[in-house]
Amino acid sequence: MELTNKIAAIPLFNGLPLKQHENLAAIAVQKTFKRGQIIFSEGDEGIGFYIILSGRVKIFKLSAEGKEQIFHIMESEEPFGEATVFAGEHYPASAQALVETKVLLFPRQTFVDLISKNPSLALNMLAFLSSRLRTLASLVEDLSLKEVPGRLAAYLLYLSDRNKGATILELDISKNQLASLLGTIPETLSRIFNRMGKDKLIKTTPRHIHILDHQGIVQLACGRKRLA
Amino acid sequence: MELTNKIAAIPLFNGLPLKQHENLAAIAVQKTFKRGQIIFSEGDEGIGFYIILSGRVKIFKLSAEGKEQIFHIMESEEPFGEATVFAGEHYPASAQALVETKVLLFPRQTFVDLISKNPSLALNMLAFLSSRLRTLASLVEDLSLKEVPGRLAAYLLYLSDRNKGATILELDISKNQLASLLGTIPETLSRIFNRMGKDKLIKTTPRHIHILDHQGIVQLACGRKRLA
DNA sequence: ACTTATGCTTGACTTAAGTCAAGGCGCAAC
DNA sequence: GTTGCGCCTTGACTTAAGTCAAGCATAAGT
Repeated sequence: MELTNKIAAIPLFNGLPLKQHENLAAIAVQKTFKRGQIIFSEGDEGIGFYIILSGRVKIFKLSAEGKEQIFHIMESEEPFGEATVFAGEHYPASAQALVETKVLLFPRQTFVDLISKNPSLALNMLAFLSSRLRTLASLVEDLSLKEVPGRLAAYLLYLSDRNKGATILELDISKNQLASLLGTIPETLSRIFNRMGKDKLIKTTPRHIHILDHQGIVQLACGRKRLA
Repeated sequence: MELTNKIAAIPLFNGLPLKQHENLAAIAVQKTFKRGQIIFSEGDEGIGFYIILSGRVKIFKLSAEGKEQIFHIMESEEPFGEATVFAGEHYPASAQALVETKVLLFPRQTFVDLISKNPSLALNMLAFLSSRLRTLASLVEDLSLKEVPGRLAAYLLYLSDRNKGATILELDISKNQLASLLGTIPETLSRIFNRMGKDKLIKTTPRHIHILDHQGIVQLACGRKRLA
């Protein structure tokens, strides 16, 4: 059946026996969210966790004054809302569909039952939570120990890596969103793009960023160099 | 045997059959670290994870210029270095004993073997990683969305909560360490203590902090109020 | 007791980044 | 088309927090 095949393709469920893929398909609930729709809000009761089938979702928190910090932007086959399954009653952050998005929802208790009978699923989940922990730790590091130019440089390197070391990068999120992801505001981000251009580290065209001095960007990201 | 009893008392191992406590005791390695000693450094190969038997450990990262961000300060029965067991080859941060500290080291592969045979251990570990994830998310929130006074206020509330709502708090870490934990520097922290005193929110004596206006501190922590 | 650290505070100054306000560009809708 | 609306940029200004430097107090070592 089609759903079972989709589930079999999800990295989190890698290496599970067919039988388990069928069990997962049996408890999963398909949902669709429109562009801009809130999937859950910080503080909502945690009903389960999600896996993206198609589309794009951002996980974020808002400050009292309305400033937004994006934690992750996730795409196909990535899970979110997972921490609430195993600890805590409420979602610690909000999730919003950035485009039309299809997800699978795995209800909390049924998923816990399943996992407690499947050590390899448990190990996959442990690996996933661990790598999520690393991502968050590096976000803390960036926010606390680097200035905005360093964070942007690190993000450009991440993009470049993700595209097999490409030197021409396409921004897949708006610069406003990127500012939120880097823990700053659009005005500051814009000025820093500008300065990086003047320093001949990058060249920006409307929708692309051309990396001119990869080594220089590495140094900026590690705090071994500053913009003029 | 004594070690088995100690292990049985560790929350992470709650609810496991006696047999498993014995298995854990069999693979655990006891180690002792002196005050100030580095347990592992960021980038070191991950040999396993630790549980504190006695003492105190800080988990931190350093910036290129030497600024420190403390992620956690951990005490008896708390695990650390756990993310590396399930994902990644190297420790993402450093660990240092703040006082003479005894730990148990669980070597990576043996622990993974054990966990893959024990769903309830796996679930305990999942719950622990999830709550660690929440802690980190709230650190990100604090760093990115709150100013230093708000972070300090949140920390004071955390201390007060931990002591059953006490209004007289004893600082169990130095103010320098507290500054690192809040993502700032001692000078700034000192000035903010000062301002909170002037606003009659707290009264500080050399080693204690007296909470005068709990409600005011809550508002400060939520960004609904600012210091004069 | 004297000296040396160490931790903490204070003051004067600098700076990164945020706020506020205005304007331009590009795209979609009417 | 042209109108309008996000998205992005720019300039002038403010501000939170960091840097540098000095001073003091407590605790520790000889």
